[in-house]
Amino acid sequence: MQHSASITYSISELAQEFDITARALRFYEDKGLLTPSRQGQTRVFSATDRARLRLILRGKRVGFSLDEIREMIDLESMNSGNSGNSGNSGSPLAYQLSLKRFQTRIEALRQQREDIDDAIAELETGCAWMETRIADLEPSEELKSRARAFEALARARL
Amino acid sequence: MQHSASITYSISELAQEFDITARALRFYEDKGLLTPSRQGQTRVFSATDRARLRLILRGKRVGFSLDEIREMIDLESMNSGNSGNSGNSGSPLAYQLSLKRFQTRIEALRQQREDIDDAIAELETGCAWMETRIADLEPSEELKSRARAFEALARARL
DNA sequence: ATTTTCCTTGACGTTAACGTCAACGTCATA
DNA sequence: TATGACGTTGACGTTAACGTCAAGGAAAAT
Repeated sequence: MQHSASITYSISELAQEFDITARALRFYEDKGLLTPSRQGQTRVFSATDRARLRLILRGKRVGFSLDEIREMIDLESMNSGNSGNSGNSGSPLAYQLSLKRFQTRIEALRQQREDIDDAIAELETGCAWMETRIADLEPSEELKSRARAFEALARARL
Repeated sequence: MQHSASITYSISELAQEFDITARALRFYEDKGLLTPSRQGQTRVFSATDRARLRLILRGKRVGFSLDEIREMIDLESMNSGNSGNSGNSGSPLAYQLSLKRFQTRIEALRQQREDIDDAIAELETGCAWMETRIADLEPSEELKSRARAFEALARARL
């Protein structure tokens, strides 16, 4: 159904685009976060692999561990996956387990949002204070440029 | 100026309150994040130590490393510190360095906020999906409670 | 007096998430 | 043909942030 000429990426292409190393990509594959196809021995990443990588990196930025990210990805792929059974556990107990974990993580994320707002506020007051310190202690850029202009003039007079 | 009977905390009190281990507190001291006073050999934590610990844990939750947190704390203490000089570097170059770092961190935090919102959204759809799965696969709680009621009735008949 | 309980300082172990290096294949190009 | 550029798989190294003993001091309860 999919015409054969889809966009693909080499490992270093993806690495460069997302500013990570090839080692990291191989590591994510080892951990089951990515499953690129092979052409011979060489990895070939598809557009969906790329999208998944996006998810991974976003997950990392918000503090998820790779194991947690894998769990999320697994459920995502089951979600949008085929309608039938694909050999997974599928037990409602497992769902309830994951559900609990997800819900607590959502709570943690809300808390984290507040913490981030607080941290931003603190860092901003810190920045403001440092700016006043710099302005107090340092001969201002204006003075410096005047000094340079004066030097130039003096050299010209010689 | 401070009346001598201030509130103090033992290491395990603080550990219990913030749900961390005493080892972590000692570790933070080793790293220069906390500087509790001593009574003999035993650590005695003040209210300001407690507040600082709050800052540390909040910093950790938003993804700061302990080194970064120490940098922030150092500047905070210089900020609200004494008016004179306290043997610190105080060079404007150092300030500009830290200022840059703080500003980039603020940018990262804003990005992080967006990422968190996205992650919350995704996790919520994940939860919703799992809830439908559970509802589909599991005999509902309503059925369960009806079964319990029936059992109770049956026992009463005996 | 002795047993708990809480504290201390080392010192080594652990986990996550890669970094780094070695040794090797393979293709395009000079 | 040989010389890079890019890819592969191990295997070991590294850093952060503690965990986990071991060995012992001091105070409080039995």
